[in-house]
Amino acid sequence: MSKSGNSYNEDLFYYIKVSEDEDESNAVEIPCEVDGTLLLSTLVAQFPGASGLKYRHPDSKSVRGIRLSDGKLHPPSDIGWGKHLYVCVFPKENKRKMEDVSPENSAAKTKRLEKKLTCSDLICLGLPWKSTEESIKQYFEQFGEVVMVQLKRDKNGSFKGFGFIRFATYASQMRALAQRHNIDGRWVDVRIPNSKEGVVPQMPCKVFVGRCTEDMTADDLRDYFSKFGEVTDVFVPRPFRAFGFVTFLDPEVAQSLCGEDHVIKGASVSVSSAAPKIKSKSNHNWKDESYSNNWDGNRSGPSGGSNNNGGNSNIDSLNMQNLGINPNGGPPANFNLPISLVAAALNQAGWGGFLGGPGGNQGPNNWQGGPPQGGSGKNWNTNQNWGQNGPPPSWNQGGNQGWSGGGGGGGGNGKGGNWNQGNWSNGQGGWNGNGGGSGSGGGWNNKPQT
DNA sequence: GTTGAGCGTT
Repeated sequence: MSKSGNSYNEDLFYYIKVSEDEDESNAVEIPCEVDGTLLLSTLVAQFPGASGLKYRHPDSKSVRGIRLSDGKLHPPSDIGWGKHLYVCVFPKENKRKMEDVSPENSAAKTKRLEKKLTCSDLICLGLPWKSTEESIKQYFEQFGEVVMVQLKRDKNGSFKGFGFIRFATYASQMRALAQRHNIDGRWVDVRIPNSKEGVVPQMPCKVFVGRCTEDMTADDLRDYFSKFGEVTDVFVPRPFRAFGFVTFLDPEVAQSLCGEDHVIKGASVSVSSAAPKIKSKSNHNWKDESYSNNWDGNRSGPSGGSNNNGGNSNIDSLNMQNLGINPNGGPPANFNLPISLVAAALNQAGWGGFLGGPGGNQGPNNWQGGPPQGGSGKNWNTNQNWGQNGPPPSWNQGGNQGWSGGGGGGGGNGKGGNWNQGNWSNGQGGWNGNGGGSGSGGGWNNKPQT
């Protein structure tokens, strides 16, 4: 923290005092930008889930809100921020911090809210035989603090190959659920356990970004929206469709942006819920059609070919897709699942707050083998790379991994089949332009585990 | 001593 002998000079920054509540003892000093504004992302970094600021005016004693535009909080007067204590504003009733969901943090004021985005134990399937509590803990600590590891053993004490872990924070949990795990050469599935009861729908992490211009890339959207919170996925359909999807780690961040307009690359985009607008209802039986046409008929791996879902535009599929589930891409076993299973999937599909539903089928586990071979579009998410992580742990983590968005993966002969070719239709007419691709190379099941 | 879908008290 010494300023001397260091190019970093904290005097260059103006710090303002911010607290989660009006208790000044909880305050944290956070730095403004050189233009005097405070980035919402800076605020969120210290107070996850915060959507704005307010302060109590010393004279009027009333609470005043701080102006927010384009992710920047503006000082209340020409002379700047002054010495006020600024208090975070959280969306709706969620006056809690995302990182505070840990069982260790059980302040009374957050007690009620903990129920909403609380951590759950996670089951880890397919662990290497040689796993130990220590090794598993060590592995998962890359996602955040691990507060519990239990490896299951039989009466004789021999390891059964699975176990349970628990993170200290919901954010850590979501990070771990958001990707696949390779531990000692084995693909390990991490999921919400089926034993968790009570399906409590919460907020989606994904937002719809409308009025995109053609020059807006996924990276542009990521760069821009990252200032509001950690972005876990971005999807921009190609060919150009004038919209995109951005998925945040924190559903509260996602919701806080809904309804807002933002300027990106000089153009105004609109952020809204990724949930579909209910429009027409059709008696069309998509289940039969997609089941037979896509599943039984086409078990090639991702991309590579027929791009399926020829015009399923009824509401059921729209809903499914907007929930992060592609009815055409999912495995047959999931087609007639009750909503509880849909919710279970949503747990791992970018929605927050679902506490695993009952039932057994969460899609294929043990995706043996690595990522799709061939093709250049390995990124299903800018954070995550097929080359390292392989396909997602469950069947569709939000519909937009961009199987083929990056140029078509391999033709594939994997057992995963025709998962998800990014065919979001979002209620504005289906598009399927980014499927296909003419990737070469084999599937992603060519290296069975032992 | 082996094994590889699953769902937790021990």
